[in-house]
Amino acid sequence: MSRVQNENSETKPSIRESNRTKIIEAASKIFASNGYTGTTVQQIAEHAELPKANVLYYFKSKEGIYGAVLSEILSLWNSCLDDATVEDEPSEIFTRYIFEKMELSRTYPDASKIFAMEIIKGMPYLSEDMKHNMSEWFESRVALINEWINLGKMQAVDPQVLLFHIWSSTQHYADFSAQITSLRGEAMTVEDYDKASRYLATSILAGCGLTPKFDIV
Amino acid sequence: MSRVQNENSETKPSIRESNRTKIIEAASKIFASNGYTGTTVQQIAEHAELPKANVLYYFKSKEGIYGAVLSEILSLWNSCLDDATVEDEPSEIFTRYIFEKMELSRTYPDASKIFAMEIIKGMPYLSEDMKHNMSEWFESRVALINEWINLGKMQAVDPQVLLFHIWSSTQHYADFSAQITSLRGEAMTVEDYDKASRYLATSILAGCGLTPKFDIV
DNA sequence: GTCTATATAGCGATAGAC
DNA sequence: GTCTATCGCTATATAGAC
Repeated sequence: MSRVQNENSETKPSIRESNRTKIIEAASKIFASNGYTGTTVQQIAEHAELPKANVLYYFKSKEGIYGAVLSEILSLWNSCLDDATVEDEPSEIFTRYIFEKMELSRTYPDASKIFAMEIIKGMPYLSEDMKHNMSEWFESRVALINEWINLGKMQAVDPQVLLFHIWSSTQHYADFSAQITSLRGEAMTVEDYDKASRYLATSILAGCGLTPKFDIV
Repeated sequence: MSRVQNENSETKPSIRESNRTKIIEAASKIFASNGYTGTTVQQIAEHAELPKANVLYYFKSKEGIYGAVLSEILSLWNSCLDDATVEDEPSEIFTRYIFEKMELSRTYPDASKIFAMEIIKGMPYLSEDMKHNMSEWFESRVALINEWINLGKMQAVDPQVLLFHIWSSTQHYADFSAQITSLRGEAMTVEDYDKASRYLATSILAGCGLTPKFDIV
């Protein structure tokens, strides 16, 4: 029976993978509250309950940790819009997409915050590869929306401006949660998120001459 | 003729006031790109064309500079919504407010970015005084919108959610300008801002059962 | 008021014993 | 693989000459 050397999955949540995960989770929380430069490797190590040297053993540099966190974040962002086709109904796709984005804001607020700060600062650490993927995705979705418009399935709105509208209004609930909680006097509940999602879907779809399909979400 | 000592205005754009302004402007630019901890006093001094020690002479500490920048930012944010009353037409007020917010995003993007990062990080440096003022303003505007609703001047939407919607969708053009430019392939022009403002006004007001009044902006 | 020179502290990263 | 000890650097802030 020959020994398989580089077996890279299955039966191996070994210490290596477990520690990597602990570091990424700890780092996400601290990067979100303190920003990149405001975060120290020491803080990450304490939250991950590991010595600082071990953290740098796994990732080699603080920038390496941050890069891993960023790519982890992008992997979260699959949505129903990715695979939508010209055959689909825009009212259904947009309704579902808005609810998905709101659910992401509610479930992974730190991911949204880290990404928001990265963009506000001018995307200094976002790899060319990640930018390229984002651009490709964006262009293809703009093209799809233009097809829907040409088919008369929705009003003629600028697809770019429409996508920015959806992103901004949904991500706001993650990124600005501190302000929202402060102004409301209490944190948003799941029900609050649902009401806000319904309102946003109604308003945004109205801007496209559409009516949301709440029965599918 | 007696000497007046603490004369604090008029005929005095002296070196003192001029240097203070130069420091605040330089600091705003650098805080916006680098964040609070990512900014060094040395960088601020270079952009302001002053020796580092002089910068610290005027403000005493980096945190002092940041505080001054924050309060400068809040002073920019007067709007037509501040003095709106129940007699006004919500369609006019909201249309104008959305255009004002977009104009602020276009004209003072750095101010928006600094404030956004401050909130994302959990408002660590925002004074209790500033928070209090924001809350007072928010509550009174929520009350006003509720009055409009009770008078049948607009549909019954949650006023808090409506205000978050306006803020998020307009501030996005300042805060995420790097992503917007990257995805579009070119920066937003004044005309692009105007088109986006019209679209946002149409969509957001539609969500309230209103039609924008473009002739007044 | 202005600027040079420096005190003090904390950072990321590494070397080397275990 | 793990951890202690430490290097080299850069930051904020100040002391004191001009």
